[in-house]
Amino acid sequence: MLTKKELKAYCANASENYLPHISIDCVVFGFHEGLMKVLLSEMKNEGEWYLPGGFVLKSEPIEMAANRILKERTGLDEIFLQQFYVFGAPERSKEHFEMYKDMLPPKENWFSNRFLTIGYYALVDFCETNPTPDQFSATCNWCDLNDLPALKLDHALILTTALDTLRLQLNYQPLGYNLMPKEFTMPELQKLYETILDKKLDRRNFQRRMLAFGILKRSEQLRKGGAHKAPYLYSFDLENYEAALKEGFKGGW
Amino acid sequence: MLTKKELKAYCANASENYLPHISIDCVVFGFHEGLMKVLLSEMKNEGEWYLPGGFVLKSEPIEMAANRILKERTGLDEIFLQQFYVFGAPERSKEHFEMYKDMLPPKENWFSNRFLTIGYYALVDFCETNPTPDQFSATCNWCDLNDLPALKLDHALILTTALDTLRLQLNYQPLGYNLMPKEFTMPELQKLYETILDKKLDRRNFQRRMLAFGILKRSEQLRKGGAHKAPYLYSFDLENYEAALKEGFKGGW
DNA sequence: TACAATTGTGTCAACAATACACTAAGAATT
DNA sequence: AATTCTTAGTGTATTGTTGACACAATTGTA
Repeated sequence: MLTKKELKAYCANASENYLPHISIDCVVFGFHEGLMKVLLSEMKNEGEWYLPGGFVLKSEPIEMAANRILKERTGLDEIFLQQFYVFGAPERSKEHFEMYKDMLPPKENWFSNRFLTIGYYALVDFCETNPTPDQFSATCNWCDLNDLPALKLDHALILTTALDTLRLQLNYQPLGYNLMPKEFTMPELQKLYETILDKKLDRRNFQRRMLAFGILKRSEQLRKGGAHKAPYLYSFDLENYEAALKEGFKGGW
Repeated sequence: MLTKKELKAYCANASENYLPHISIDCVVFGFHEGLMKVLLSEMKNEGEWYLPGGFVLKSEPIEMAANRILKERTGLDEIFLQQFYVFGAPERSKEHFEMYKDMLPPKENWFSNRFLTIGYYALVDFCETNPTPDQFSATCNWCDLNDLPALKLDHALILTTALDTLRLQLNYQPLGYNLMPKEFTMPELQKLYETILDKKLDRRNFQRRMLAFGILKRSEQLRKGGAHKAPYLYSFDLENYEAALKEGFKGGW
């Protein structure tokens, strides 16, 4: 929690520079050791978890605002980012205001306003990410998607909606370029799909279908060092991948 | 175009009641005589066409705002409405402001603000709709989707994005309940799909697939009076239809 | 009564998805 | 070095779905 002085400075600055009533919240997905991860901030008040978010500068495109916010939280540029929904219930941000309402009168208090929040989801390479807390947070950390803390405000809804959108997306678009490292094996990619869909897929059928999409290039190298037969390394054929992103696939999983 | 007095009153009222910086624009689709239609408003300045839109009351859910706006423009309640994107380029509403900038100083001028607009698309029964212009418009009318006038601001982009979303939706959700009258023939429904997708479909395969979805009920009655063999009348099985909306279909067209 | 237009229904071939089996390679164990 | 365990690579038979197409039935019109 901020001190009164900090809060006052923050609110003055916010009112000066940001569009009122509008916020951005980001659901940042990563994938590591077979688990889906989401980036969460824990407030300085212990036990309060939020999605990373922020506000839109008065003459900044919203897409750029989302990128800026994510750059601050992850250190990454050129993130795969997708707007997916606006959450606009009138009381959705009230709980947040309650926290600060005794410290500043509503008129000066940025958080006394109603906020519509624009939801973006991001797909990032877990290993490249450098999670960094903001001014309000004690920590910014990866959490397992299937072992999440309770989230404040409507952030659980935002997260669920993002996940639903991601799963739907899987049915007509390629996915993985932004979540996987440069090179990966077919079983690793399969694990990603299985994790997102939360179900087992057949190894052989997965491979056949994935290759049929024509978005993978097989390296002649193998991943050595594993305890068993060395699998081939693959990478995405970026040209075909981009084309497939635009065109879309046919069937679903 | 409004008089200075009217504008002043409008702006005072808007600032008092609406959330600043946020607007809603609606793409209302209808289907009539084999053609897709879109509802457009022509401003009192001749030749200026816009999508119907409006603003969000200070403590109104955004969904409710969209419904309210559409009720005013169409007379319809309980419309199928879907949020699809937020358009947030900083200069997107500048052109609109230019029109009024000489009549009121920026400080009092509601339209001098930057607006993010939340895009909704609606599917309505053409014959049930009663298009009604707003205060700024001379007319509110159906236009053929393939014979549109030039639209102001970024409304052409908004319309295109809505159409793309609609086409995508067709791949994993049932569609038609909101666009067709209660009873219709299979060829009529096919025409709707062909019009949205802008391509011919095979009559026999369309019927097979449509029936396989299990969302149609065939009436024992026929549509008499046509010049040829009388086709069966169908209606949607609302229970299965709703279920399919939630569940989603498999393949695409 | 023949004809044109349109609807209802059926079939076959091509393709895609599913289930499943076998072989190969690396590492640890005997 | 042979055996075994585990995981990876490839193939095939079966089933289901989609696309192309043909024919019979109904209605108004020439």
